[in-house]
Amino acid sequence: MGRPKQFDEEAAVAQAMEVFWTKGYAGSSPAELAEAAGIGKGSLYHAFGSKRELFGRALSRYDRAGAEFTEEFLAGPGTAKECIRAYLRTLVDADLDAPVRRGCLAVNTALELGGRDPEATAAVRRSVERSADLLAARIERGKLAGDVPASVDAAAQAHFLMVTVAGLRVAARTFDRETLHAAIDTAVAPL
Amino acid sequence: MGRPKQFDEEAAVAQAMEVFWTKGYAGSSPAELAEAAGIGKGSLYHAFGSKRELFGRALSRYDRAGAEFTEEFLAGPGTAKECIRAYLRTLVDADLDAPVRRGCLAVNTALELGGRDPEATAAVRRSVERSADLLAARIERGKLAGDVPASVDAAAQAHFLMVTVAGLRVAARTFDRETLHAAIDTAVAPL
DNA sequence: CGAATATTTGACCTCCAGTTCAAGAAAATT
DNA sequence: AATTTTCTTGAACTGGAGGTCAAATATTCG
Repeated sequence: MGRPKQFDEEAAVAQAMEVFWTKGYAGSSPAELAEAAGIGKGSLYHAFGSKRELFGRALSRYDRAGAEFTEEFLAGPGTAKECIRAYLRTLVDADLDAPVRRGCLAVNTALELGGRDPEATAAVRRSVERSADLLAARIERGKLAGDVPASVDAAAQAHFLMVTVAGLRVAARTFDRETLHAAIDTAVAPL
Repeated sequence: MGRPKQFDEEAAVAQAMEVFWTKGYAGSSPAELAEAAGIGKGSLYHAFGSKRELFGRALSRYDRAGAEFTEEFLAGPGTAKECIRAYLRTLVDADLDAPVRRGCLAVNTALELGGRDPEATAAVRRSVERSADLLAARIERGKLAGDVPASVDAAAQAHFLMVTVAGLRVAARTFDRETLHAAIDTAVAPL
């Protein structure tokens, strides 16, 4: 009973995610977040409690969507090297082609909140670990298929690639496509 | 003539640099900056014009100090691989051992201001390019000395390493030493 | 219908960021 | 010593962030 919600909570989180992604946590004001969601500030606080909680929801949503994307992409055709190279290029190209250079919400969060906000730090860590697992599994499959040298340590390589991803998404703020693509090729060379 | 300055401008910039480094650009208030420098807010604005200009000075100082450090370090003994591996470990260990996880001012700036602030973006880019040149030179020396395979493209490898450095400094916010050291070993393996 | 419950909203509050300023203080100049 | 110049400072200003609230609105239940 009571008055029914006039807006879709998940849609509001999705809009908030876009704002946080583009402007950062501190850089996003409640007023902006409410406007992006198409609701009043009061409704926003009523529904989510605080800016920080809303951010938690947004980050979680980002994480889920990212993991889904990674999973689908790595299930694609080609050798492990081809597949992972294409994956990295897709990420970098998306950054470069976006109207605003916003990078990756998880990386941005690691830098803005990492160390200061335990919950955010843990969330980012979980997110990265999950992606690393997916990459490691793909590399392992490559080893079984014979297109990846047996000498490669899948888990170590996966963690290394996650570090590379973070670096690429930072570099995408300041560098050109050519340099970034070359860096990707160097990174996947051992596979 | 006129009343002489009661404080060392460079020392004030150095203090400001520490604050910006630790708290980010947006996160550093004029009050904090002035207090760290041991002067009144008025003096700060009198001497530096604006928060943004002070930040420019701080970033420039950071850049100079970093380049100096890199130069000295890469002049050290050992093969190129040993030398660069030690360099990366030193950076990561410094991050991990610091009382607060503040990473690298240049990387932080790339993420906070990259794309939005053209001057800051250009400054970061120049800074990275300079370090990449130093690394490339070291690799080239390694090739001459015979400890780096002739097949290695020094410039490409150097840019790749700079991407890795950025990634490591992001990862240092959330990951443990062991993982990071392993990632470094993987990164320098081709050398 | 009237009560009870839940949502929506903009006005409102407090606090602090970023900056300016007027007044005072310390030197050089005459 | 009076003047000029430069530096120093905290008070004061403006604007906006983050959050709360009372009143208005929409629905279900008795």
